[in-house]
Amino acid sequence: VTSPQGRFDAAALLDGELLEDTEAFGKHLMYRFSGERWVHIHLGLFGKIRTVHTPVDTPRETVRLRLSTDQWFTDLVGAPRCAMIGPDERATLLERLGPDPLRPEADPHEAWTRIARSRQPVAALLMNQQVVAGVGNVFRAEVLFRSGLNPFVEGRALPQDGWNALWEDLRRLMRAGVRANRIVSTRPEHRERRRGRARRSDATYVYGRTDEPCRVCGTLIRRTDLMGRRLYWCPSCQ
DNA sequence: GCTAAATGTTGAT
DNA sequence: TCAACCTTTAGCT
Repeated sequence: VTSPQGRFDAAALLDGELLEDTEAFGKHLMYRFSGERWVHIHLGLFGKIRTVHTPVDTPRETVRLRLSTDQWFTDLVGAPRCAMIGPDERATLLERLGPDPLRPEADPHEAWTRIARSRQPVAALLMNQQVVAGVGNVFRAEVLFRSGLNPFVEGRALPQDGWNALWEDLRRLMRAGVRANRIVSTRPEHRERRRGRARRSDATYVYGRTDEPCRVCGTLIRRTDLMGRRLYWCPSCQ
């Protein structure tokens, strides 16, 4: 365990210790080391983890954390959070997170109790990590489109079966994302194809498609700012 | 070579 | 509601 950039203080403490497990809760990633010690990582907007097989290269100056063995090394760059924590800090962190659709034990009803009494728009609730953990701007936009939901509907106006369907689709989309290592929201019949090759821009229905025609109805996709984040939607389908 | 933008969160106002 | 923060890259000149 090293910190070429020098800003991960605990590197010396963990160097040579056993890495026992890795975990993810929503967007929070953890390396568990022996002795109830975790490295807590949040990638924020532009953090990246790159794992490479040896031969080891010289790390860039910006590498906050490097883990290396004889066979491989992995570099963390650009993350706003990378710190060693103990069981108490970890527990506090997890208490503040809503259910994560990727975790088998997650209970969507926990989210529902908050949604059902909120006057916030469902688009804002989906991005709130205390309500649902792991959903970001792309999944929010796409899952709302796929459910045909207006993003501005208040949480308390959302029917419970509507929420359950949304949750199931989130699980499906997020699991597919893990499998493919990228987000693909469009169903095959809605992907434009050129010479049989899928294009990168085929992956979403609404995210990043401002003023482009909706893949389903042709209406121009709209974009607005909601609580400091860009929100995309089809005013006709949703 | 410069600037803006990007799948996010926090803390101050 | 807004700025600050972390870094890289695309799109300009």
